[in-house]
Amino acid sequence: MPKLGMEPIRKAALIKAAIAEIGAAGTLEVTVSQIARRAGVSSGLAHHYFGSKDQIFLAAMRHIQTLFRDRVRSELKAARTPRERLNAIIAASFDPEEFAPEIISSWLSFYVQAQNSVEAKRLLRIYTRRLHSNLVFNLKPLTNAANAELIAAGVAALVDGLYIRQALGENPLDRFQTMGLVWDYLELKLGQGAK
Amino acid sequence: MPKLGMEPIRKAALIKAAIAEIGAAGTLEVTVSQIARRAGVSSGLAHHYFGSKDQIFLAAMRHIQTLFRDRVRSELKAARTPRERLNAIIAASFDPEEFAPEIISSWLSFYVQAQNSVEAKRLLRIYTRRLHSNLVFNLKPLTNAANAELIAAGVAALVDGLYIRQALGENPLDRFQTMGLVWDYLELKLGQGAK
Amino acid sequence: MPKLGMEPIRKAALIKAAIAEIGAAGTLEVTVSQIARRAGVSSGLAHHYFGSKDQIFLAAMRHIQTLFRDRVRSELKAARTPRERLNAIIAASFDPEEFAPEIISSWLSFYVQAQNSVEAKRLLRIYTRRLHSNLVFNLKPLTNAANAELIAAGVAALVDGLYIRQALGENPLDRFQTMGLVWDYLELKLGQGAK
Amino acid sequence: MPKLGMEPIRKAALIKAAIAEIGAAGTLEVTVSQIARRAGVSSGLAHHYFGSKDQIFLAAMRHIQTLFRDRVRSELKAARTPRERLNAIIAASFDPEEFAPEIISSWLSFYVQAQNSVEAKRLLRIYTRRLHSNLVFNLKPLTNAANAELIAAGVAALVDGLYIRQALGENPLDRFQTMGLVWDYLELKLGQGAK
DNA sequence: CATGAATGAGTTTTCATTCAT
DNA sequence: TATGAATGAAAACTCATTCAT
Repeated sequence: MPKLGMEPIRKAALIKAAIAEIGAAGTLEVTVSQIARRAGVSSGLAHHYFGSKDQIFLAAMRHIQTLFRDRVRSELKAARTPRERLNAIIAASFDPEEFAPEIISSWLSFYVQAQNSVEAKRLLRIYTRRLHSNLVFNLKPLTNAANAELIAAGVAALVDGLYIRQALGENPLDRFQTMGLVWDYLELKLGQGAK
Repeated sequence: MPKLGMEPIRKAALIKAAIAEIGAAGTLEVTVSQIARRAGVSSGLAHHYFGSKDQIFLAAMRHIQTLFRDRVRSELKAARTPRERLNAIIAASFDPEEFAPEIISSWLSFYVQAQNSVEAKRLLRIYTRRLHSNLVFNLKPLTNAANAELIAAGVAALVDGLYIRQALGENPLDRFQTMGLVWDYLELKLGQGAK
Repeated sequence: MPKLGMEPIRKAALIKAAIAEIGAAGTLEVTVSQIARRAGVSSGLAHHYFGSKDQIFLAAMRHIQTLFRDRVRSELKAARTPRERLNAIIAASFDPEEFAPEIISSWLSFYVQAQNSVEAKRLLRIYTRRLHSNLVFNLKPLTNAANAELIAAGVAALVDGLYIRQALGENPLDRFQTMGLVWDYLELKLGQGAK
Repeated sequence: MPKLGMEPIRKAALIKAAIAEIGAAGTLEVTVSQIARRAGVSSGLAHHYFGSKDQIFLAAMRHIQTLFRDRVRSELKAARTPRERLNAIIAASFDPEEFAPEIISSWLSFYVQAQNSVEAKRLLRIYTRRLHSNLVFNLKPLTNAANAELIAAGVAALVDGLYIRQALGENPLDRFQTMGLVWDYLELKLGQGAK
């Protein structure tokens, strides 16, 4: 049992536990004690390392976004054309680990959190902006600028909507069909207004 | 000043106040006292009429769904063809009163609530099912059955996704553009797989 | 058991209990629960009526100052000359109820509190300013202005110092001797620089 | 880098840090961690050397009293007559280092502490007794015994009162005027009842 | 000697809920 | 019908203290 350098280990465990608890509860209404217990530490330690419950949530949010960003990057590695890159971005959203119930639930909860916390709103905005510009950048070679903006908005909304449905257990489609729905939208829109 | 027959009046006021509070907070984390205060009554009375906080939320949820259902019905009155009816359903979702910040925020909050409360989940399911069958029913004359299901799923997801973006203040489109995005999706899909 | 208009009754009881607890402990390190228990109510109620622990303390401080001010006024009623008024002010400080252990202890605690709380500092300043101007006002007819300021400062310091000694149980003098010490100082100073 | 003989160094650093923290906070409500951090060590070490928080406070109190005692001794060196010695004792109280905000604040805090801790009370009593007998001893050659007791009580109260005013930032006098106030009191009393 | 990890008890605070009137 | 009084359980947060290394 090492006694030094525990901080990053504990922090990681607490963040993971927070996501798991939030995912399981489907809400941010989880207690620090629950999170700490799941992480195998006392609630005092959670406060010791994070300072407050909000900070735990923000760290979890950052973590989830980092996971997503890394996934996007990894998917983008093999992509060569704009179309491939667009598909890669969408694929990242529906990767099994990303589309897992607890992660989806967490995303949704953080969306709600963003309405109350300035920092959460900031984080979420960074994410939405990055996603948007990423989409637009790869759409522009394939259609005109105005259209690129619209398609990006449509894709993003579609993904969010499908996430919600999934979180609610109201998505009749499986993972591939879900992903297919978005790809199909993209194809249709690009087919329509192609350069 | 008759004291009889106050129940429906008080209940309505409390429901309205609950939606307003939830909408303003962007969360279900509002207190019964806040709701009661906004309704101009004591918190005791809120419990007297509803029994518990959860019941207030469920009543508010039912109310919002009723408002939406009525709006759909009203929009459908003038519609004669399946296409008109589909457009009417979408139009109902983006009616100014439906697309108002507090209503959108409430919808989102209730989506979250559905993850915890069986009754909330049941209510939400009724709504999603009705919307889905309504869409499918009007899509079937225009495309094949499998496609109708997919399009209905797409439209529903798109609407939900656009609601979220709107709730977050991250929707770059105005109300008409937002609605147009959905109509456009529908047109494209129907143009593609038309009977 | 009346159910209406309890607020002032409860507030008064809580303030009294707070002073008693602080006096008994000799510290502000008393818990809200202790105060509430002594007042015969739940800690929740204390917060309900005061909002926070700090507010309870501030209310207690205000109460103690009000008691003192009233006592000064009452003592001043019978005073006709400046000298009588000066004696009256001093007498108020050493009235048996004012010089009671719990009241003295509370004064001392609030002096400490003033170092942390802006509002407490403000309250204390009001009190010290009022006392000072009260003294100076009655000293001016008896000596020159500069001297009046000095004597007022001396009297105030002497009173505070004697309070501390009393709080610590280190005052070898009884109440009358204590009061006499201050009167004596006053007489000496006035005899010295009399107009 | 010898590890032996660290104890006195660490203890001294911790005591100094404790006084600084208490002085800055104006309260004993400082954490062991704060003190340790200011001393540049871990909170564990503070406990290692002192055993408990209370012991740290007591040590700090002793230190402050030792500083004062040394200062009195040093001032007394040059004093030849009782009157000079009395002036020297007073001068020690208002030496710039003794009259520094953090030291004054600490004194006041320890006065409060004495109401709770038996040991603190004992320490404080030793100090007050010594000061008292020191004053009385030098007063007796100049006045009668009973008067000497009274004057000693008056001087001590005056000094304490002026300290409080200073701690609260409510002392309108500068250091010399403050000291002058006490000297003046002494002169007056001695002039009055001189042998 | 020294650290930082870790705990758990204690405190403030919030709030749904109950109840006497 | 309606209120506001009152509670008590639960939650966040703090911190002295202990301990393995």
